Amino acid sequence: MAKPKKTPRPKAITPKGFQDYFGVEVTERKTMLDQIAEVYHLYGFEALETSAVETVEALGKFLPDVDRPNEGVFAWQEDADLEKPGDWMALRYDMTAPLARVAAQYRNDLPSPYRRFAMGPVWRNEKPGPGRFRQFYQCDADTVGAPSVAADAEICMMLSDTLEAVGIPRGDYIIRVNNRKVLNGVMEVAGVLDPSDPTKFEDERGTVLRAIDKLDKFGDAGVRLLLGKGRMDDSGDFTDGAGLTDAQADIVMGFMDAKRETGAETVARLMELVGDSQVGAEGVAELETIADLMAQGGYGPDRIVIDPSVVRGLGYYTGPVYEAELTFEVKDEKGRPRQFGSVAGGGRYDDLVKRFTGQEVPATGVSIGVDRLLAALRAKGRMGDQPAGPIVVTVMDKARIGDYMEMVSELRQAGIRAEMYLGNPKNFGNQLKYADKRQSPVAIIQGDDEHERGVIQIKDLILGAKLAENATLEEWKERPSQYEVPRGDIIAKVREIIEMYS
RNA sequence: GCCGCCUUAGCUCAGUUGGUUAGAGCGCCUGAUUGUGGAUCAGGAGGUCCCUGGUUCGAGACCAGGAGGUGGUACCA
Repeated sequence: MAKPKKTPRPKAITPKGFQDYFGVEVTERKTMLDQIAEVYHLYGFEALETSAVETVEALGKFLPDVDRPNEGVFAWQEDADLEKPGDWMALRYDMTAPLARVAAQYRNDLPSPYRRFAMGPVWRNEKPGPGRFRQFYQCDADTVGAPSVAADAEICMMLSDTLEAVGIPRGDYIIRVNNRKVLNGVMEVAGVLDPSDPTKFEDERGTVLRAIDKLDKFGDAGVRLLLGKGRMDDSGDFTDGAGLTDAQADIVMGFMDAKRETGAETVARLMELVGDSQVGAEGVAELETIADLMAQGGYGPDRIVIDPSVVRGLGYYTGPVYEAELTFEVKDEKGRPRQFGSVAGGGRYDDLVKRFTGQEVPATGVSIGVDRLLAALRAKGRMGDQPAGPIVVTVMDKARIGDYMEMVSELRQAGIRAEMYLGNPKNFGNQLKYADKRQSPVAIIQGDDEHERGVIQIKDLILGAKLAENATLEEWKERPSQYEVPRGDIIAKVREIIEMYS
């Protein structure tokens, strides 16, 4: 007899970089999304939901000039095997590119400026890390077609309101604002930006940008190394620097150090630093306007500050940039302090829609990293309490399932979450173990003799667990946490116990 | 991508200079108790020692390559 061939069993695992969300994780996130949406809506933004998939062409940046444009995105080609292969498609990697597409596609019908918010998952095909996944939620609000920095100021204020709305008290976060034009002005002074030939020194500027972005990680000395020759990290890996001279590095470092007590003083200091640079002066003026608007709106430096060390990685930002950071300290499982870093960021990007229409369309917007925010709130202990499970009506007598279902219905109609035990009722102990695992506050028991006497047993599982910690076997068996009540009192007694714990 | 560390039961881990049948705690299952969660006691199930090759009389251990994980770093629209 031939042995049946062993087909290897499929492995039940979550794909790397992805996550499964259970119970509270889902409901907590939904609650947070609702809170954010409410603020966005209040500020006059309209909801927009676009497709999760875009053509690679519309997403831009990763054009199919290689076999698979899978660098960073999940992409595939329609009908790749056929003679006439179709378009390249990809899962969206952020909400901004789809917005640019929508703004271009519907530009004749949409109001201008167009203000919309969007929330949902985005996907990135990158190496996952701790707290970094390949699918995560973003929550964006953008104003398209508004050149005024009032639009930027408004977004910052809204970001502040939003963070407070989701439960981060004032003082536990700070929103820092800077302006790319100021940075460009400083780089002009430092001699790494030539206004007459913007492509010159492009690589160096990129390196400078990234170096500044790492100030909080490596400190002054580390950034200086990155501005100069380069930096060797702990593992012995060497990162090339921007190759600036000491004098040039001094100018850049001075810029990051330009933060003063008040916004006005910072602005004044920046004005000195940008010297004759025209774009620099423009940026400083914009920052000044933003600072004024904040002050007038009542958003003081306890919420929003001008901070020249904020640069926001690289990319398409052309004017004001902003970033929200949580300032409270959080310890990880091993008790080490953990940095949450920025939970939201954004800025002005004036060139994105231009890709589609050829017309300059100024836009500015913010993106909140919902998963990070949730993680922070959980770590802070403001979330993540296991909520109570349903009341479990146990099954003593299989023939009387109808009676048990009736109890369940009554409880449900009274607005109390309840269910009948649906597993194998043979072993009664297992029914209570199940109730335990479900975090049920109460179990209901009715066997034959209770039925005849018209009563039920109501077991307070929370009290029972507490008593069990110190009880002897005898005490435990006396069941002090169990009450016999008339069948008709089921709702009243259950409600009494639940309310005792809420 | 680059550098370091790690990989033994469901989980956390031990395993001596390379030596018989690879262990512990926790968890899980069964029973003490067919109408009661915890604790206790008794018993039980559970292993490709990450994979491939090499050295050796003999490898969980040593060597080489690979995979996976993890930490740092780089990139990040």
